[in-house]
Amino acid sequence: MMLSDVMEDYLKVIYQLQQETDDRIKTSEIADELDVTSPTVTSMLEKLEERGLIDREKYRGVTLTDEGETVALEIVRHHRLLEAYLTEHLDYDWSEVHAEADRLEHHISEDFEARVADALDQPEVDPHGSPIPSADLEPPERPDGKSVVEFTEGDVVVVEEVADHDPDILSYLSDHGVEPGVELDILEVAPFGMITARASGRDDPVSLPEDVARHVRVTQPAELEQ
Amino acid sequence: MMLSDVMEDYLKVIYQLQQETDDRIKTSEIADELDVTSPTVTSMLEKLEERGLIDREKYRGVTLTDEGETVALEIVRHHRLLEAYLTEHLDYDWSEVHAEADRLEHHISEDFEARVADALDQPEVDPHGSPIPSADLEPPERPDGKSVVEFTEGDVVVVEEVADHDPDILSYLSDHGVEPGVELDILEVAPFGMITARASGRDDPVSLPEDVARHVRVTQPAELEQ
DNA sequence: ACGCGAATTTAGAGCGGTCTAACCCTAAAT
DNA sequence: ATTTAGGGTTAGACCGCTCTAAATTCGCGT
Repeated sequence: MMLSDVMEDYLKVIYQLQQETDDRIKTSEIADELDVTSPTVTSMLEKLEERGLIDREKYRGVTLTDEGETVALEIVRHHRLLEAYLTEHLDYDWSEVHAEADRLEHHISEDFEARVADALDQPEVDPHGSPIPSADLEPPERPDGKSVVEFTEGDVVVVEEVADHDPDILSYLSDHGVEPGVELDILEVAPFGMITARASGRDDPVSLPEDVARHVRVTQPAELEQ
Repeated sequence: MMLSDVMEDYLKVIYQLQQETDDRIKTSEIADELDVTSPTVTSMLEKLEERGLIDREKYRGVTLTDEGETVALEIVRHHRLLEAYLTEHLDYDWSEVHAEADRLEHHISEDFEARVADALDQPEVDPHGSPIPSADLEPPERPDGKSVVEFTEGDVVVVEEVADHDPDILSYLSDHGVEPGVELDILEVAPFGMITARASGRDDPVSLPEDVARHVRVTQPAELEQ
């Protein structure tokens, strides 16, 4: 199946939106994500439907077919492998890799993908803690943990994933010790959703506005579960 | 200046054709190289002329302006740095890197370019022996040496560059020891241009059809010059 | 100087991806 | 059951890049 870069982008964002909602994905959500207008999305969705990559119910949004999901997983695998490679071997900071990976993800061969995976020893997560789809492109399990917004004052959690793409936010977070693997003491949850926490081994607290916090996935250490 | 990938490709091939001919570059030469029809080339040349990237005389071919040459050098730099990086750090064979570099050359950032160059310690040639344009994109000197087709039986030469892109030809050549840096004894020049030679330290001779040989640039070791 | 063959350009069309403007459907509120 | 606000879709246009077919120009050979 010969797909354009643009089609691949649509499938990727549909996949990623599907990871956070369970609902069918709406035209306008895709339009927002890709920075195009809704008529543009509608016409692309028609093409993707024709090719059997999505199921579409007019006016009600779309879901990926298995085939569409496989394509999306391929792109996501490319993206996350690239992110891992860039931080590991080209000295990029985790806050910078997203844009570069976005540029490259559509343009690497299967061979390149395999060599990068080898160089990294078949990694399972990228620098943000996001799981890298396996080479067989089987849909991965839903990862452990929940968004940090579901916890409250006094909870102690471990950061698993920071699923944000904005380099400014990411470098702010890493400046304050918020990275995958770090333990977080939740100090306060403000009424408007902002979470204040302290990373282990740190003096300075860090505050996460709600929309940032929503993308921070954490687990609770076993011995502290309620 | 925001150029499309396609425009960059045109500038790159004009540059490369210009390296081998001194003449103005003809529509049909570009068409051959890019595998498109001549009307397609004509219309693209009009656009490149409008943007001041080429000088065009209708029916007489084009040359790059300084600005066009700078763009071309940027792309060539990307391409050759990528080729070097792929062989050096991702275990590619020199015969395989061309296609991958072609895929990626338009899609890397200045930052990526700089990091790759750092990782390779500012290399000056790619795995085929082709000079890598420097970061300032000044037009490089014409490299030493001449095509091996200009030599005859009994000459001893050193391979400087194998400017071919076909993986089959390249791996045939490296199987027979023909690689940059290798010394070659020219055994025979057939009337139809085929050159038979032996790489130093080898028993098996190797024959290069004329169109292959034309792309093998060599120098004569100083002590043997005539 | 002329004509002819080869190459180039012009003319016009098509496809992919995008847009704006206009219209239509859905779902929620009354 | 009706209305209505908000989003979705249709219609029609445009741009970039490509093509084929037709017209033009070049330059060589006589």
